[in-house]
Amino acid sequence: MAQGPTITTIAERAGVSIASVSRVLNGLPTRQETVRKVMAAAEELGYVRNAVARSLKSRRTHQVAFAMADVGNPAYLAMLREIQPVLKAAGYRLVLHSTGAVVADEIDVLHSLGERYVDGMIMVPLRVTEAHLQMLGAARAPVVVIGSVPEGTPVDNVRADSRTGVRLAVDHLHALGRRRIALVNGPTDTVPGAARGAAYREALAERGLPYDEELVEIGDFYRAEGARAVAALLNRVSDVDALMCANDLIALGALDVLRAAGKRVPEDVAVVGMDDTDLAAASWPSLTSVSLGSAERGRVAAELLLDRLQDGEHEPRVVTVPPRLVVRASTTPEPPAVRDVTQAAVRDVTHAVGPADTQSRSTEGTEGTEGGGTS
Amino acid sequence: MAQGPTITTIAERAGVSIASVSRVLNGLPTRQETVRKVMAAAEELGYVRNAVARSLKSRRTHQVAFAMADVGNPAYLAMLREIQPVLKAAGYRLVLHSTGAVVADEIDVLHSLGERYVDGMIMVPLRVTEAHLQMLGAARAPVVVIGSVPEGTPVDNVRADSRTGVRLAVDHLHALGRRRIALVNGPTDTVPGAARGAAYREALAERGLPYDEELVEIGDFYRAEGARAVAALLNRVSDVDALMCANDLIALGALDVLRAAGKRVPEDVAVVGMDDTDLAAASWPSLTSVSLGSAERGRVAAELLLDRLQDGEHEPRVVTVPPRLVVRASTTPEPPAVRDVTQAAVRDVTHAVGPADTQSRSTEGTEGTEGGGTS
DNA sequence: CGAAACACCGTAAACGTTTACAGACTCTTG
DNA sequence: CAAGAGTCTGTAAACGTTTACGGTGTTTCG
Repeated sequence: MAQGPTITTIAERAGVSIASVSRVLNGLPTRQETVRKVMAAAEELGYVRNAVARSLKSRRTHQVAFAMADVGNPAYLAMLREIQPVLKAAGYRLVLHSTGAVVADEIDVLHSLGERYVDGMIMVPLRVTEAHLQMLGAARAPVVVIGSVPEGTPVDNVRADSRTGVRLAVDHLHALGRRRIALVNGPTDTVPGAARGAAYREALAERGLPYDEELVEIGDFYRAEGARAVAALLNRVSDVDALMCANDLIALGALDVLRAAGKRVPEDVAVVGMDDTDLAAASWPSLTSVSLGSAERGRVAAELLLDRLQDGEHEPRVVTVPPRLVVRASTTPEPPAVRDVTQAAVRDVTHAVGPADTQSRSTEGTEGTEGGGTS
Repeated sequence: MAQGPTITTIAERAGVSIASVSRVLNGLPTRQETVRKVMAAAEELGYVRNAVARSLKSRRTHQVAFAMADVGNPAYLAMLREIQPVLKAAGYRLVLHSTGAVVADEIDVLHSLGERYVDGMIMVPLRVTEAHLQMLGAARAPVVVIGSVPEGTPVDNVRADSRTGVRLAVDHLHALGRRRIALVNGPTDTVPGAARGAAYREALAERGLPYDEELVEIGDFYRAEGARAVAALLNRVSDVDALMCANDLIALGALDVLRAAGKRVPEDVAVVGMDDTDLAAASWPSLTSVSLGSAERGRVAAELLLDRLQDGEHEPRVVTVPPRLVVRASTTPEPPAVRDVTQAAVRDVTHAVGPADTQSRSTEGTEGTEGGGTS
């Protein structure tokens, strides 16, 4: 409460100048006797450096911002979980911006960089508009963008590869003998929706499967919407043997409907989700899912930013993180028999989980996308 | 990049003093002509206020810290999701501290309040030690603690009520006719573990059920551990008809084992989880779970802190958030028949879900506990 | 013994704001 | 027209640091 002690207070108490106090506190060469006096005074007074004054003078805040649409989104959360420790280890605090679905808010956040309350920023834009590019060009501090940004944009860039991701899934299903592979997508006017739709067509073509419009259903990236979409799909075509879902929630909705319709998963219909969220491991049957490497993208972004903060003037870097297919029960049949219940139970827990009261820290992967589009 | 413009730059450009510039920018009464000139200059130069200098002078950072053990933990995440918008609406930025399982780090974070880089802090301590209480007493900025703190501690305090929570669950199971209700707990040397163990005994007593040591199994708060514990339990006693699990992950492990053992849920064994995480709605069967109101505790904490930041000198407040039982399929039989698949599929999606690529923002409830104990 | 070299320390300026105070100007009024 | 009131603006100090610079005192060496 009481006005905390400053270096002036210490200087008086120790009978030295504020310059000496500062030098001692910063470990600059000083006579032993002075060091002792200053340390003693600081100790007694319970002195703590004022970060604000320090930042003003040094032009370094030791803070970094992470801006995304919604902390509740597992993809962003996965990034955050990786970003946080990297920054912390480097002595940076993390300022969180959850902008919501409003694109204008992202521009605001970029603009606020001018306030210089952070040394740099990691941003996951919902969409990359003209305004974004303009602000990125004029940004007053280094920015790392997670999600693709056009060549030549003067920022470090970490990308996912949903194209390859979808291909991994389709190849997997194809290898399992599935030939009527449907796509349950989200809105195609979102970045991930569009990318996944296109990738699906390509992947089919590569495998020599025909593209059948009947097999594509558009819903939204929610469980209930996914369920509706799958119900509609099943009413229309009866011989579907695999569902490629554009995210895990849609896939959960698909499982709901398939179960209700009496179809066995994966025997009758195989299901693949996308983003490899915690939900994928929790569902029954557990969900095969494509990880677009959110966690790793977060880590890489943090590292790129730290590099940039140290060095500053190298060329912008672009890193693409490869996707990964995590195979679980929704595409491969259960192991024949169950010997030991304990063993069986633990079987498909692919994720390590953390401290009390809940799970935490899945070591790798989850959702991922360039953007996040909201209808 | 280039050294951004300051009020001095503007003053020169507009031909006025820096005091006038400051006045204009802060909307203090000024001649119209001056306002025009300053605004024009600011506009042309793309001026943005320097938050650091501003904070130094005004002694307000407009930043608030949220400190907890692990962002990946759904309980903390639920809090964060509520805290963030409340603070944002009030014009505060959010600084995130994920301390990890190390108690000493929490003390460090409290100590760092002295650096004055935030105006206040919301903390969810893992445990409340003597050191905590001491630091809280001497804190240089207002702190709101989520999790019980002794009477007389000079901070605002938001509490959960896991006792009542467990009672709700036991009453529910009892009402369903279950009489052999087992407890699958986490380590009893953690705050939640201890609280839940005690509450279980009490709740049984209230219902006139005997406390049977055979029915209590201790594991850890993870899925695999939960599975092991339940397997051990089933090997020991055969007539269990309900499992009260100390968190949702344990409950998921329980479902795994019960399925493998050929027991039907809920017909043979009913299962209740705790914390009401997103996983509860995602599992199959969906999981009845006790919400300790993490989301609401977060919101309340944020509001208490804002009050404190405005007013400052009122008495510490204590708020207890009531638990809530969210009933799903793991305790109540499925509805008899499925008419409309769509309908059926959407049936137990109790949580609203958010934008693209994943779920988000469950409107209410999730885990909760006073602490978080890690083994 | 005087000067040069050196170690240590204090004075003061700077970082970019906000704000108390007083000066300058305009306007009103007797 | 002089004086007083009122309006606007500029000067300067302050917030709590860091750091360039120069001063003092001690040591070293010719």
